[in-house]
Amino acid sequence: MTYKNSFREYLGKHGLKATRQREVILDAFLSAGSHLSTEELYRTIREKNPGIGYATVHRTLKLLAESGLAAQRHFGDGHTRYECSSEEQHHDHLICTVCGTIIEFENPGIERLQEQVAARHGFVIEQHRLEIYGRCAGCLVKKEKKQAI
Amino acid sequence: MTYKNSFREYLGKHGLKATRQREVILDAFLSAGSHLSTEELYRTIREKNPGIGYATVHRTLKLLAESGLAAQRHFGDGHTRYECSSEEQHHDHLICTVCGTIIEFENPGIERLQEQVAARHGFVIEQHRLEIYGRCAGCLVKKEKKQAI
DNA sequence: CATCTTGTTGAAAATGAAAATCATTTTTGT
DNA sequence: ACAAAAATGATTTTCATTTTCAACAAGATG
Ligand SMILES: [Mn+2]
Ligand SMILES: [Mn+2]
Ligand SMILES: [Zn+2]
Ligand SMILES: [Zn+2]
Repeated sequence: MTYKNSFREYLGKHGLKATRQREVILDAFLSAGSHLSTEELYRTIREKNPGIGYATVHRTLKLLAESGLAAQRHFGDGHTRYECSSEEQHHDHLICTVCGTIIEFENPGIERLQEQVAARHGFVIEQHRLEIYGRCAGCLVKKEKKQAI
Repeated sequence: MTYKNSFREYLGKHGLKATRQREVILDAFLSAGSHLSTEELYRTIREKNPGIGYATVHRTLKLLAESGLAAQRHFGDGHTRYECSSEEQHHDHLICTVCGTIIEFENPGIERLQEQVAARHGFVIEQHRLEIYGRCAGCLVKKEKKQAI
């Protein structure tokens, strides 16, 4: 509810209109898994709403990002991904290079050290991005099993 | 010298041929600034070697990355960038969102905390990437001057 | 050196995600 | 209901990157 109202508020304040499509896309975005690409969300939406076009999904996700309700992510496969950002705080990501699992984490120590590094170089931080790529626990187990055979 | 020999060695071991173009591109890559995009290096090379094509520059940079002599970077403008990687160790980047200046840094404390985070989630790290975006010292000074007027 | 095999080159075309276009439709204030 | 302004969706365009392919060059062999 709060999400929808926040979005409506943003739309109103910017002279944008509340449309059925935006509603549907927001709902789908909220109930779908996190870190979804435009393509993935579009496919999900198309199941129940074949009328909604790819361009509108693309534009609405961008709009959600601009409004602060969603955050864009770029994990290196050539797809922009989006996740909900209004309730959750800043976090960084552990990404499994085998199965694609994404784990979120926060580490105040790392954040603090980043501030120190920036200060040391006279930088003022606007944002940052830390991505750790590797093998998740599950994939490590599978690897062991394979070697055992 | 060492670079050229390393590259020749890599080529030889992989059944690839040492060509004039690859030599020229490696030289240009080594003497040009760091974090250059394919386009930027291509333009530089074209000044003295108009015959060398964009595709060849692209392929050679990819090859240098595969051989370990270069490292690819993605800083969010839609351009893949390359930097020399054989002599310098791992490092992360501070990137000025105003002037584009890139400062490299290493922080063992951050690296250590990353290992801890990964371990806590059962992850084994393969690689990571930390990019801090903000305003560099120079751009902050300029901003102050503007406000003073 | 001559010849052969195989990898390379460069121009052009293809690819694919993202963004723009535009005629038509929808929203919203009056 | 009406008019103005914005949104939609199919399609096209953009732009970095990658592939294609015929001509060419490198390196091995005799
Ligand atoms: Mn996340
Ligand atoms: Mn660097
Ligand atoms: Zn995994
Ligand atoms: Zn700067």
